[in-house]
Amino acid sequence: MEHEDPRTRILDAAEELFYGQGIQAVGMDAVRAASGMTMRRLYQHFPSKNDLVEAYLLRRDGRWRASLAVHVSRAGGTPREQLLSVFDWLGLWFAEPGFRGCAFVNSFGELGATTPVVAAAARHHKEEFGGYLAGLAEAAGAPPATAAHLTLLAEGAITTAALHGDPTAAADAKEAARLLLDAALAG
Amino acid sequence: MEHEDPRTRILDAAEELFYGQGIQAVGMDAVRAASGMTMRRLYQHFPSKNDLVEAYLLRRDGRWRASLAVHVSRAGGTPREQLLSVFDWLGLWFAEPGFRGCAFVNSFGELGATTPVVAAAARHHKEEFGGYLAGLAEAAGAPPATAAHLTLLAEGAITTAALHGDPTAAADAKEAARLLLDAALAG
DNA sequence: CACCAGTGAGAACGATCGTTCTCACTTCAG
DNA sequence: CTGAAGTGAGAACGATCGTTCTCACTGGTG
Repeated sequence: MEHEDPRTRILDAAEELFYGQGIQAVGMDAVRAASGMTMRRLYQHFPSKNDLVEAYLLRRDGRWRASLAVHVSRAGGTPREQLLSVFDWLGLWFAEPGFRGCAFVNSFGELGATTPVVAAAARHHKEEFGGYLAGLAEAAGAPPATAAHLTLLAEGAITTAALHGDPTAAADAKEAARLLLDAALAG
Repeated sequence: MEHEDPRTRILDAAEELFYGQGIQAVGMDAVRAASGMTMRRLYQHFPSKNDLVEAYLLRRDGRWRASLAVHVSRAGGTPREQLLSVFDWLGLWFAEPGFRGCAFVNSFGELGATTPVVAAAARHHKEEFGGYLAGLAEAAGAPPATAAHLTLLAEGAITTAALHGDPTAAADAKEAARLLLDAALAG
């Protein structure tokens, strides 16, 4: 993997470090070492740490949502089953080694108050996720309020799984989602 | 308020700064200035920043849960109404000026990976909160699974309200909680 | 060959942080 | 009064960070 695009190598190293340890806890020299770059080349690609942080968040947002969409579309079945498969995907994510919650929630808590770009990236990520769930819910014939409820469940599952280091939050959230969908589609 | 206990003055200043800006973003000199102390006196009461952070989290945990318990107990009514009043209290909290999400989730994302004391405080806070909801749910005749579902809703509402700066997440969560309770108590 | 543009490796710089030290001053005991 | 003990105010210290600079070297061009 050493012949990859330098930008990709830097972002891979930055993502692992930033996500795993927090952004402020990781110095540029650690990113340089982990990516096998020199300082000069690192700063050629990302003129400041802020630029690197922004690129890290943007790339992760795209990849995270694309991975979710792939899983849901492959789940097939009815729209209702697709909607519920979101929580299966969350369960897979929670069980990944090194899972440490939502990168956007974490970076928002750390830098949201002082770095507008981080706050905006976090908001954008959550809005896109909520909008995606709303689309799935509409296809399943559920009202918008139900979509909001499922979004809260997913959000709570992410935080709970991160804090407890326990992926069962995904199954709990899925069960609650099923009950809410039943109630919404029956009424 | 200048004649208050020095320890309280320091913790008040530290809490406002740490919660509002993040822990790493706030230097000890800022805490000193905001509390009207000298460096010497600040370090007399808290020998290191780690000690101050730990005390900040412990005190906030106690006050947060006590405030919730007072609100719920004053809500009176049936156990079911008490359980739902948790979400009313969340709505009040979300609307407070300077609300920026859960201090424990924020500090966990920032320091949880590198500072065990912070990770433990965050876990303890969430466990206590989940246990409290479980007790209310049991009194209301709801099964433990329902308590877990409501905990996820509350957790999700906190994160969502913080990111969007919009307190309506509490009302959404309350509505979902009502539906889940209805389903659980009917079955 | 001479020359130049760019690189690798890492030192250097200025700022900031957590923490400790200095020192003039006060207070009180004898 | 003399001296011991403690304080306020802030400078100082050592570490670390983000960022830039140095310098010897390489590869290609005339």
